[in-house]
Amino acid sequence: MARNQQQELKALQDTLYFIGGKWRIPIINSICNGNRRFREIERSIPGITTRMLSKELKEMEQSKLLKRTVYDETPVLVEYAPTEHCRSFGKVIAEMIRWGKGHREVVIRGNKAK
Amino acid sequence: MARNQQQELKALQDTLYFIGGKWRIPIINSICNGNRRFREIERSIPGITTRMLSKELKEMEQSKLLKRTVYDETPVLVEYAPTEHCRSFGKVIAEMIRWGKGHREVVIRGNKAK
DNA sequence: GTAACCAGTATCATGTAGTATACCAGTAAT
DNA sequence: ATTACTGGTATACTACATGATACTGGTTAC
Repeated sequence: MARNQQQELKALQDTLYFIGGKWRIPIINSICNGNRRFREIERSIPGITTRMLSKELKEMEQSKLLKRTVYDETPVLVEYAPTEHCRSFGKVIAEMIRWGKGHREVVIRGNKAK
Repeated sequence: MARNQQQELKALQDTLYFIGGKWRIPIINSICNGNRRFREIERSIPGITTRMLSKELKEMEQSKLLKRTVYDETPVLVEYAPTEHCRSFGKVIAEMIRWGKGHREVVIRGNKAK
């Protein structure tokens, strides 16, 4: 029950760090829903500033979660696309949604179940 | 692809909020590994302060993730135990570990896979 | 020429999560 | 009586994530 527990905790913290910020999930959501361009993503996420979006997109590109492509048309066009790796995060998201729904019931209704 | 998306995002944010802090996961980990008493938990988590532990335990009790029991022996003994609800979080944790491991490979080794 | 779009960057302000440190009341052992 | 344990609280500080706001350089349209 220990040993590679160290390693698992590390992996866990990586994941937590990755989704740590306030905007990560909304951004992933937006891009996975088909938004591709900077202003488009920005408009799809109420409340986000260009500063935060810019910062997050940069980090996400470095983490290989997004692919940034510059098309040298005129005017220049920049496209952000999710990688497979990013899409693979879907399972984690699904589990979190599942748990979050249950959590809401437990906390709000009090615990009837054991 | 929308509709209850609002609701799902909310559930997701609940979960994120729940694991948001720096110490939540280590504390859950510690308690699920059998630690029960305040100082015991505290010693099992390097770097945590009594203040943070106290604060977190309080919140976690309110969220029905922990059961706090005071045994009026002498000296007084306080026990923290995980609820079923807390243990049910294990699946999320497992998914996060799984993803975190893959993430590490993708980021560190560069992306050979598509 | 000026207004409006694109994809951002730069600078400064603020709030809150977390840290550091000390302390309290009670019990027990030496 | 002093040291060390228990389960915590109180106060002060600090750093970092985020927010607000303005600006840049290029293109297109009127």
